[in-house]
Formats: sequence, structure tokens, C-alpha cells
Amino acid sequence: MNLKQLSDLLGLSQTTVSRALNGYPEVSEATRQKVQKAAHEHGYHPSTRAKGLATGQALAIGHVIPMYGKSEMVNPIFGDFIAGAGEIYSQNGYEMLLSVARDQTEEAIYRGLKARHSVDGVIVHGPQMDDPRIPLLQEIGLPFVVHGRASNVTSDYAWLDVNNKRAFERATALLCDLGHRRIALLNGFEHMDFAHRRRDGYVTALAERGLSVDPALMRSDEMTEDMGYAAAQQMLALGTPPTAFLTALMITAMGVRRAIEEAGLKMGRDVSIVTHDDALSYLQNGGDVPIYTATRSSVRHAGKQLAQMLIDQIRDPDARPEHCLLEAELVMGQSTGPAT
Amino acid sequence: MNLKQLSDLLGLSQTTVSRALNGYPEVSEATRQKVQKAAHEHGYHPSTRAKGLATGQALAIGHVIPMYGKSEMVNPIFGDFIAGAGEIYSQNGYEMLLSVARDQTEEAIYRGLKARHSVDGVIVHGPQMDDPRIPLLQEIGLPFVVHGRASNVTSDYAWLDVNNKRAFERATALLCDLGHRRIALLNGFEHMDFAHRRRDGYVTALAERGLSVDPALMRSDEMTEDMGYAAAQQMLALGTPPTAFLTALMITAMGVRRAIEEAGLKMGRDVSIVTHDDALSYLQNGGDVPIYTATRSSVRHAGKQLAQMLIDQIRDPDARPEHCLLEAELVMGQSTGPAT
DNA sequence: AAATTCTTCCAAAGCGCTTTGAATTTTCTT
DNA sequence: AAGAAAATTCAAAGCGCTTTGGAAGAATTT
Repeated sequence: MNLKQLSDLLGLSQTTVSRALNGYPEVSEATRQKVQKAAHEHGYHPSTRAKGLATGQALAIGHVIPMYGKSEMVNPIFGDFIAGAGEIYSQNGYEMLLSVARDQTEEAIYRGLKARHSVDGVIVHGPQMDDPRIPLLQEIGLPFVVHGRASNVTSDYAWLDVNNKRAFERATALLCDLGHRRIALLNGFEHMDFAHRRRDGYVTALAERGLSVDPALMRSDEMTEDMGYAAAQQMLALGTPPTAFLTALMITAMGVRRAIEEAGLKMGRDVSIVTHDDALSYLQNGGDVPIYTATRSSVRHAGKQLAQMLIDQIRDPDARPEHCLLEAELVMGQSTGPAT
Repeated sequence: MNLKQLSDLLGLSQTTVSRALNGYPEVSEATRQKVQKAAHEHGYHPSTRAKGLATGQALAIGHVIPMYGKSEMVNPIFGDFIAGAGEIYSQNGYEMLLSVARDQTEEAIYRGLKARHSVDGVIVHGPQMDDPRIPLLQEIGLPFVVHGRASNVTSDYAWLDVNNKRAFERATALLCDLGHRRIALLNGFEHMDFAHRRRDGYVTALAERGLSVDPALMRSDEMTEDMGYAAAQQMLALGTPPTAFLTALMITAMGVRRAIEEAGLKMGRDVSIVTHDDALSYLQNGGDVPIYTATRSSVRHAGKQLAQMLIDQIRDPDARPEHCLLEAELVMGQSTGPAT
């Protein structure tokens, strides 16, 4: 069923039917009712393609998901992020277009999305220090919002970020206050902006308390369960092992816990853990009382908010770019206790 | 840059330029070279919308991701699945369109995708017993392939599935052979087809050995870390607790492990675990020696294969639906040992 | 009752591409 | 070298929608 068929059926012109359906005022209320009823009954949905051609809009938002590094890992937060964003998109009549990008293909993908008019805007995931995607998108004129921020990029752009520095500063401070002096940091790759900021927070908190930063207690790597385990295992075998760990992802924290218990120690008593918790739906941090003490910020919520920011920007391209800095909660769980 | 501009620039007609770019034979090799060079230099990409309108193809594949149940959980395997599928799509010039569906909206979403000509086909995720989506898609004539199968659906359709019954039958048999007599099953919701089949395998293996099925040792629930923990905790407190657990997801297995260790027991010595392992990129099952003994099947690989099956089907709609039953490997890890 | 203003509707053009059918040029036959 | 065949190229129609610029009819004013 297309517009022509529907309008023939109703004995009206395509113009009138189109206007009735799109809420234009130049059509009588009686006609509009009739048209809407018929459209509904016959399951008429305008072709997105044709509509897009005519209006110049794609009614779609692009997500380019980077597959990090050699292991081609998909960020585990991704599912929850798009679940949040998708909700907003469908409320606003947008569709969500996904591409997976290997290291070298990202620029070509963005250029292609723009040139082919496939999307009205994109969400930039996993910003890095000096992220080249931001100037690129500005150059080609594709609206975008960034999930996170990119240090060293001086131009103004819209972003939403968790205050990663503050979060890790507070987490580190908490551990210090509990008497911990040797605190390990299991971080993501530090060319990733968020990891850089977390490290910054960690270092700042230690420095404030006159504690030195020990490179042997820091890792910057792919954030998997395995890396948490391996790193913790090594560190616990040191002459002066850490008494607390700070991890960037709950999955990594689970690996740390595995190493702790394998060493015959008890989490929360012998060794403490604080982790960042993205509040993923399939990886809840325990029930009423969290398992892990954590800096918590819902990635699904971030998805919703970023989607709305992007849609706002597409609708009003001249508005100033929005910025949103979310504070993570610091929730106390069972993984922390006083240093022994 | 659009077709007209490019052809004006070259002093050729749009027809010729279009044909040169699309590999039609009615154009001289010299012209083709010239056209391709110019197209490349000026970064010309045909508008997907216009192309789609003209050809009747969408050059896009739809994924409708169900948000299960009240917790609105996104299946953790999703990221890896689309990473696999996305690779095939981009190789074939397809884009990937995502919608998230709440319980009631799925049918409307599929009908909309078809009516709006947004996609050429869809991948059906998480098939259930008697899944209504299959007859629906057949009725509206939208090509599809199913990740899994739907018991009780009698019509023929294309699917790719892991042999879940066999996998869990083998896993159960392994535990029995190790001397376990009380084996718990922590399963997904049993209206999900895969969970149903796994239960079937479990029951079959027990029956073959004359072991009875104890309802107290079976759970069918959302597969989270938390549910694994809670279920294991309860079961370990029984008068005659299980000596082994069979779980449907590695995350659930991690919860079970947590309960085991909290009870002062040791996994692999006091209590065994066998889990299904989807080989997710961010949740590797240990390094050289797996942590968990597992039935393993890569969901990323499934994504690749299903994407190819769907594209094949779109290209040749009259071909008979393909079926593909993958056998899961049974890999031995450190989580199993003889019953004590 | 004629002139004017609203309302309500419509025909046709245009979005950027593909493709049909025809026209032109080149190459091959005889 | 003329006629036929093959190789190139092109103009125009069409995909399904929106939107511009009118037109027709109804309501209002003089």
C-alpha cells in the first residue's frame, strides 16, 4: 500500500492525504479523521526511503562501533547503551544504523554515511585522546554527540560524560581512608580518554595524601576478566603486594576476585576492591547490598540522554553544543574493608 | 556531489556514469576507468535512499532486539553477534538497522519494517517455543533467518542453531561419569527454545543413567550473575545439596562460583560446574586452560554465518531455506572434578 | 448580488538514482 | 566504400514521497 493507492482509495489527492497524515493545517478535521482511519486500517506506512528523498532527512542515527585492538573486542557496555538510545529513537521516529569498524576503516565509514545520506547524525563511542573523529565530523558537517570527551580537542562539540576523574579520585580516597597504602589500578588503555581521566583521579588522590605512585601497581590494558585475574595474580605475588584494587569494569573486578580467592585471601577482608559499575542489565552488582563497592553510573541512562541530545541538535543545528557531566555514585558494597 | 553533478563534470550522461559505476557491460573500459577515477577523487557515493527507491532494495538488514521480561535485560551475547554479522554485511554492501522491542511492540515493528521498506530482511533473535514471529514474517513476506529454532513451528524456515540438547546431554553425561549424582540445572526461561532443548538434554542424560530429576535442583530464570549466585546459595543449603551445577551462561556460572566460595567450598574439588560458553570477546573463559569446563560455541561465528545465509536468501528467494546445526565443543577446564 | 477572503483541495515538479528504448558512433562484412 | 552489425552513449520515465503554486468552493463582507 503506497500513497497513491491510499489516495485513490479515498478519492483524494496524494497532497491532501500526505498533509492529513503529517498534521498540516490545510486540511479539514473531517478529512483528516477519514484519512487516518483508512491509513491505519490498511496498514499504510510511508516508505522511509521516499520520504527521505523528498525531505532530505534520513530519519536515522548512526552508531559506529569500534572493535578495539587486535582482540577485536566489542565493548560490553554497548548493548545497554543502545537499549537506552533506541528507546528515544523510536519515540522520535528515528531508526538506528550500526556499522562495526576495524581500526583503519572508521574515517571511510563516517564519510560514507554522510555522502550516502544514510543518517542525520552519529553518536561517537569510545573517544580517545586527540580523537581524530571529532575534527573529521566537523569538517564533513555530520551532526554528532560524543559519549565521553576527548582531551586535547579544543573545538566545541556536544558531549556527555561521567566525571571519571572525580569518581576515581573519590574511590581512591575511600581506600586511603580505610588505611590502604598500596592501591593497584587496573585501567583500560590509556589512550582512551576515560582511562586517562581515571588515572588522573587516582594519581591526584594519592598525591594529596602524600602517597607515591608505584608503576608496578598500574596496568593499562584490555578490560577483560582475564586481564583482571592475571594482573592481580602477579601483583599479589610481589614482595609488598597491594591491599586494594581499583578496576575500570566489573568484569575485570571479577577477575581480580578470582585471583584473590585463589591466593587463599578473602575479598573485603584481606584485599579490597573498588570498581566502576556501568549498571549493565545482565551484570547487576548484587542485590540490595552491592557485592562490589563501586562508582556507579548507568550507561543505559547515558544512551537515552545522548540520543535526546543528538535529536535536539539535528532539529536545531544552530543551538550551542550541549555538555553534560554526570557524577557517578559511590556505592558501598562488600568488597571493601580496612587495611590489615 | 550527486550523479548529475558528476556526469556534468565528465561530460557524460547520468546513464553512462551510473552504468560505469555499477559494472554494466554496455560501457567502454576507457570510460569506466575515467568515471571511476573521477568518482573516487570527488568522493562520490550514491545516495542509498535514491538507489533504494529506484531499485526497490533497502540494502539493509534489520535486527529487532527483544528486551526480555520486566528487567528489560539486553542479551549479553548481542554485541558479539552483531560484530560477526556486521562484518559480512559491510562486505556485501548492506547496512544494519536496529530496533529495540518491548514485549508488545514486536509485531508492529516487523510490520513497520516491511511496510516502510526499511530492510530487505531480518534476523530473528531469541526464538521461543511456538514463536509467533515466524508465521508473521512468512505472512508479510519479509525474508528472515532465525538464530536458534522454534519448537512446534511446523513450517519450513531458515535457521542456524547450536545443538543445545546434545551439548547439555554431553555435559550432564560428563558430570555423571565423574560420579556426580545430584546435578543442578540453572537454565534460562524455558519458554525460550534453547533453554527448553537444554533441559531436554539434561533430562535425557539423567534418565539414561537411571537418575531421577529433582525439581529442587532446577531453575528457569533470567540468566544473570545474581541469579546464579542466589540459586546456588539456596541449593547448597539443602539437606542433600548438589555436587555439580550446569549453567546456561558463563556469567551465571560466575555467580555460582561466588556462592560456592562463600560457602567455603572449592570449585572443581568440592563442587563442579559446567557452563555453556558463547566465546564472548569480553568474557574469555580463561587462557590456555579454560577456567570453566564448558560447552562452547562462538556466537560471533554464528552471526557471520547467519548474515551470509540471509543475504543468500535475499539474493535467491526461491532457494530452499537453509538449516545449520552446529555442534558445541565440550572443553575441559578447572571447574570439574570427581564427585567426593 | 457582486466582490472579497478563507478553506479546502489538487496537479505537477522535484528529491537522486536505475533502467528502458532509442540514437549515435564505431567496427566489421562483402 | 556502402551496408549491416556491434558497441557506446543518451533522453526520459519511474521509484514513493513532499511541497509549491494554483484553483475551486464556501463563507464573509460590501
